[in-house]
Amino acid sequence: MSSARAASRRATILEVAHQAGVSKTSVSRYFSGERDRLSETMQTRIASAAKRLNYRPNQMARGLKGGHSRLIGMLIADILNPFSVAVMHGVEQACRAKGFSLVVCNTDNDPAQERDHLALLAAYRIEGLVINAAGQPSRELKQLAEQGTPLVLLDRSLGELEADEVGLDNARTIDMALDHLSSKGYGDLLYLSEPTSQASSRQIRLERFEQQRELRGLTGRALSLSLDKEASSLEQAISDFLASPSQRPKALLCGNGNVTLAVTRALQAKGVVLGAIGLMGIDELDWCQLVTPGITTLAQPTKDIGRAATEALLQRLEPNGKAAPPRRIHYQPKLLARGSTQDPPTSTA
Amino acid sequence: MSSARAASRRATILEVAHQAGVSKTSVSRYFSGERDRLSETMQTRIASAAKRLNYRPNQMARGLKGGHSRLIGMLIADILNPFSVAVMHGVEQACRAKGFSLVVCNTDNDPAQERDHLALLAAYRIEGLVINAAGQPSRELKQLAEQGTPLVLLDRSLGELEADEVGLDNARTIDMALDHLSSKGYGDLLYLSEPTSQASSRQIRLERFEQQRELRGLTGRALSLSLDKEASSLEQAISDFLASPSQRPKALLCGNGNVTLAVTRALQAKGVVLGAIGLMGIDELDWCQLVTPGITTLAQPTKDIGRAATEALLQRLEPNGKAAPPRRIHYQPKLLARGSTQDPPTSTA
DNA sequence: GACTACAATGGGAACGGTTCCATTGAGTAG
DNA sequence: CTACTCAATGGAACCGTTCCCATTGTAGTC
Repeated sequence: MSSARAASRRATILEVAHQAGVSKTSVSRYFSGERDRLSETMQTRIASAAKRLNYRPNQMARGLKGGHSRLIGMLIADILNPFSVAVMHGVEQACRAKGFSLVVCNTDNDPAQERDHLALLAAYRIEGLVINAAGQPSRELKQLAEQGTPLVLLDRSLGELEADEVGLDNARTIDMALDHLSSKGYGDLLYLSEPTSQASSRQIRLERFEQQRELRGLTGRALSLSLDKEASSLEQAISDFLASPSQRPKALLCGNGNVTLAVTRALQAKGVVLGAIGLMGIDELDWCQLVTPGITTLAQPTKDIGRAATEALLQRLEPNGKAAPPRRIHYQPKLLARGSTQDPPTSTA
Repeated sequence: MSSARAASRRATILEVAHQAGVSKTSVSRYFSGERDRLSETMQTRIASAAKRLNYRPNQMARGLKGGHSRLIGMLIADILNPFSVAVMHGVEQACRAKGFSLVVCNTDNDPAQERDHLALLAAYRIEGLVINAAGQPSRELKQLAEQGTPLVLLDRSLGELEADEVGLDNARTIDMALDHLSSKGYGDLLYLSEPTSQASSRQIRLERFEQQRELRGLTGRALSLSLDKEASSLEQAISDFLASPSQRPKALLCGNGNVTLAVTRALQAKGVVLGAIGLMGIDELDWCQLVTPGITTLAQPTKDIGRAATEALLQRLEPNGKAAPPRRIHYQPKLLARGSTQDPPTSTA
């Protein structure tokens, strides 16, 4: 009977200590990386008792006493976005390598969910937070920051809040896109973005596009719209663009992967052939090479970004880490030129 | 000075109690859903003190005493697989709706990582586990099960272990695929799967395919191979299939989304036009409608699966839940017929 | 041989909650 | 008026750790 009960519940440190005939302090030492302070005998006795009882230290109790939960939180605006998942993958691997666990929270771009999740993460006393959401910093987020929880922002900046930032070099990315499109002969451009209010990087890209487009003497415009609600307005925008008079080849530039998907769908629905119009996207996706004649993209180094974010975070957790000034890490995208920007209709002259 | 310190650390229940001039028992009651046992006065006093101190109960401490962490674990074999993410999304939403949080662990199909993650989840005393990995149940998993942690398996079964199962009706899925392909006139089929050793559902699909193919008098074969390491062997298999003599139209059937992606790439690399050969996949992906002429798929109801898994799990957590016999919930896929199975070359006779 | 230094170990007080049980006081039935 | 019930509240033990502070024993120093 007692063995049946024992099997149904995790053993405690006290039970192990008892089994091994030592004090719980010693068992605690054994499991907290202080094994070298214990004699050989003691180590083997504890090891065998622990194995026999199938003991694992209770992380809750540990966190309670020591004040560190070994938990990192991550806030993701849209988990269905492959880019976010790829970055998350990187973050998770890096965390695990350092002995931390990652709690992922998806907000579906909903501020209410974001607040809920933040409250939750706070309740678990996470030691750091990677953020890929948050248009406006919520009260919860500010509190978390005030309490000294290190923050890393992915591809956004949150003015007032002190936090490290990791992401793409957005200005350079737009420049690269324009360089590429110009060099291929496209001179009339439409930039399409998801709502800029939700992410500062979108804002930067859009502004940079407008500024550079003008500077380079290219025609066209930039547009920000919500994909969910305005599928028809996207089609309308594309139609207008295609119909607008211009003697230079037209191309569409998509601000992120979601836009690329929506635009590709819209073009297909319209029966527009890729190549008849140029198409280029920021964010590489599985299928960009598969849609004939291949969609040109600027790929983000997702794994690097994830790793860098985690490293920045964990450095803050080290003894003198908090003091350092905020880091800004910006990566260059990689151009993957494909057929969709290859042959502007009128450029063969 | 003291206020500065106060801001940098979370308030405790004792501080709130002190501020409000009540006992910590009352504060505890207030935050544990026993507000109706407190007088109006008390409630407002606690509320204001808590707000002033910005108090949130420490979930670690809660879990320690009460024994429930309010944490659900999820083991995912491959987080980069959109299907897994979609299901995870469903699981997470359902958890949150019931007041649980989800800790997601990605194993990258690596048994070692799986064991690590399981140890970790055990350390946090998760109350339930959703599993989308595990070819063979590891020792850690068995222990978790023995200790009474409810398990839900997604699309796999783990013989010896008692657990609920949620997933696709695999046999029916294969039948639907064969029905569709036959009805379109395809009579020579190649079924491609990822290694069946890693998931029982793959095993079932593959066996069912072979059995039904023969039963229906169709020619062809089924093949199981690893996508990572054997990209070339995939191409070889396809080449062989295409080269094999047959007077009936040929079609490829892909066992899951990863295979569909790899196969589509391989076909493109070979310069094979979709339509010259039939193509059909299990799992719907963003881009299946975009690759001309559109790839026919059998879509899984990912959201339903996620929700069902969570519900099964949480029911086990209820007072009498553990006793119920294991559930088996199987969903029907949805056929999305597209151009890739539309016009077998020789069927126009 | 007495004293110090140090390595090896154990005892017990936190950590921040929950929960059982006691206490108080007001209302109510006899 | 007394006894009893019940609602409202508080005291204190406990959950499973960590960690500070003894305590012991042994070796090294003069």
